[in-house]
Amino acid sequence: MTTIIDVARLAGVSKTTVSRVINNYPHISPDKKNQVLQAMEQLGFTPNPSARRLRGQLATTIAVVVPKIVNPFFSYLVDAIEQVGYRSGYQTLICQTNEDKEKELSYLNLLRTKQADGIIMTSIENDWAQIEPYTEFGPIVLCNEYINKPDVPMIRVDQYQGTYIGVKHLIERGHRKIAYCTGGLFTEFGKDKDRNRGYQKALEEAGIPVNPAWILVDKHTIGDGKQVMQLLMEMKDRPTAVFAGSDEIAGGLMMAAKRAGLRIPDDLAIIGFDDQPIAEVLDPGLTTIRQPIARMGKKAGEILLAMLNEPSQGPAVYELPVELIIREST
Amino acid sequence: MTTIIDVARLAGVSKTTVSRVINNYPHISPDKKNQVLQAMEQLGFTPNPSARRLRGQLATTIAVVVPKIVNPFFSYLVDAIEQVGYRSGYQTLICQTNEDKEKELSYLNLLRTKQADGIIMTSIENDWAQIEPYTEFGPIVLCNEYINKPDVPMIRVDQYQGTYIGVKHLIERGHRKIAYCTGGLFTEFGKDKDRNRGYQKALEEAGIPVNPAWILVDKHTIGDGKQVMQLLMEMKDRPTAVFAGSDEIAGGLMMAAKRAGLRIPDDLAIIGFDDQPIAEVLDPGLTTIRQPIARMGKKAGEILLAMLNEPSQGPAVYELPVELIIREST
DNA sequence: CAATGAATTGAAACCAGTTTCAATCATTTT
DNA sequence: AAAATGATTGAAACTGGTTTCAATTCATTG
Repeated sequence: MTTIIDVARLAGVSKTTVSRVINNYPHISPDKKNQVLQAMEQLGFTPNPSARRLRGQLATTIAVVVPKIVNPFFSYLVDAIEQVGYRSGYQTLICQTNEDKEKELSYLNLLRTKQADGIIMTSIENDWAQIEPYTEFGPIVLCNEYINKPDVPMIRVDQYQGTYIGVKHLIERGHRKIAYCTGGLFTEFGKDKDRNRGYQKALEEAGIPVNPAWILVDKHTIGDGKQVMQLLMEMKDRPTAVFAGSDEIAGGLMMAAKRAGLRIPDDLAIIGFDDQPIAEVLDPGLTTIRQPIARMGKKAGEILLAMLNEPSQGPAVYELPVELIIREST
Repeated sequence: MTTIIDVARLAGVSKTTVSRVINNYPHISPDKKNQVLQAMEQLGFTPNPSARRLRGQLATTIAVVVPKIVNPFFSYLVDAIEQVGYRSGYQTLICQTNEDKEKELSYLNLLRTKQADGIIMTSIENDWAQIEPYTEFGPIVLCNEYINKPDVPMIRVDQYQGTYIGVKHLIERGHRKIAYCTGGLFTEFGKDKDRNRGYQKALEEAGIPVNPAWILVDKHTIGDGKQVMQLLMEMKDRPTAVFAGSDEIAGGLMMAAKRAGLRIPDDLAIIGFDDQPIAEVLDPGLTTIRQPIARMGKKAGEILLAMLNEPSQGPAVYELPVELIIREST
């Protein structure tokens, strides 16, 4: 390992001067600056980040908390964040919680130990009260998941609007028996609550009563979608349309429905959420609510970097628009 | 920030002793050990990893190099690696190259600067000659991608066998005009070369000449699959089957084929590679070559951890089996 | 020409840990 | 009882950088 001292020796200056060159401080004579630069070049010197970090100087790592990286929604989000970070010289640390509260907290500790300079949370397992104390150690930005606190920086889409226009679209297609299955359990606030509100509101406006049997929560994967279809088939009073909380669930639903001999959209209309690549290759093409995933990730990254560079930055809430993409499944 | 000195003060010992407790050194009286543990507990103390790392003690980060995290194959691989790492207290750093040589090298520098203790590469952009020097700074394990060097630890599947059994399956179904499209350009060695060999060998055994017009390289995404279908449709002499290098490409192919009015598998048989979730929801279900992705990632993680803990560990090459999954697209 | 102030530089302290080395104390061995 | 051995402990040095502080040099001003 070549160190700053090797460089100093070769350049014939003190290590202080070398440090000044590294950090682009003013008031160094062009002469010495060149000697140092040459010496660094010659030795292939890279400052040791641990040492810089220890003295509180370096910031190079952002952590992204996701529930499951194999969920394409989150991998696209991470993709966007990583790209913003990389351009500014930041490394991206993947933190996969698997929806485990303890694992989430262990990742928040990265802030305290300065292993991460800031964190973007795309999901929240613990109560905000548990998480809030960690903001003392570095900025935390929410992206996708959100809570009811105006002083927390957030990038969100209007989930209420998303389900509302989706369900309304189904109603306009003539459906009155609309099932609803989505990821999160009903929480007091946040994403899942808002989605639920959008669903209820659309039904209410059309004078349709809510049937609790048609509301299925804690569904995430293609496998879950297949299971839900199984459930629906066994019902005496079967819905004619399903609003799915993700394109994966919708894919599983569609697959199982076709296996059961249902025609889509005639016997069963299906609408998804996210507009992931899979939505397009399903047959029939999946009508879905498009989330601007790349823009969300980009914005979240930019906000976090801004907070790191300018700690006085006030928290801001950004809301990005959703869009109904109509294909052939409705 | 509470430091080791705060703990030492509270426990009434020197920081040396605290350090010894942290690192589980022998020869500490149970008395003092308890005092220290209590003090650490009481202050909620976590050692600063930068400081430990600086002294060359701590190893906690492994980096995973992937071309694109949004490619499900790689996100599943990262998922498996992350889980192995987490269990042993390692953080996982995502390194997305976007197939950029420079970006890849910049990530290898993580080793040199001790920001990562070891690296798992799932793709290789640069020549191994460029990469090899970095092994001086820490272990590098190849997973998925491979090269022709026995002294580099690798986890691979038999790509030759994969394409061979896939193409052979098509031949057994009566096809003699078999197109082939895959990701990588043809390299001297490695994955793509072997796949190509498997394709050629299967054709050769059946006495079928290779038609270069039906070999398409540098294809990765659903979009690429759609484009390839376009190309195939325009051909005078059209293949009756396509071997696709990934399930995504296959999905794009299938979608475009159905749009063009082709029946699958009657007018066109399609076989994919990987056996990702998408393979199952496609209609008809996609016949594909299953790679044991989770096992590959797990093994790669284990090998890397073993090398970190026992640097004398000799390099090893592990080969995992592929499997033909027959669904309805062939 | 003396006084002032800014530019340039390096010695030493500092960050938060680990490791070396030597001192102390208790046990065994001779 | 003296000597040898081993366990326990802390002071100080060390990791590789950054930052503070003071000294020196140089140009500018009154």
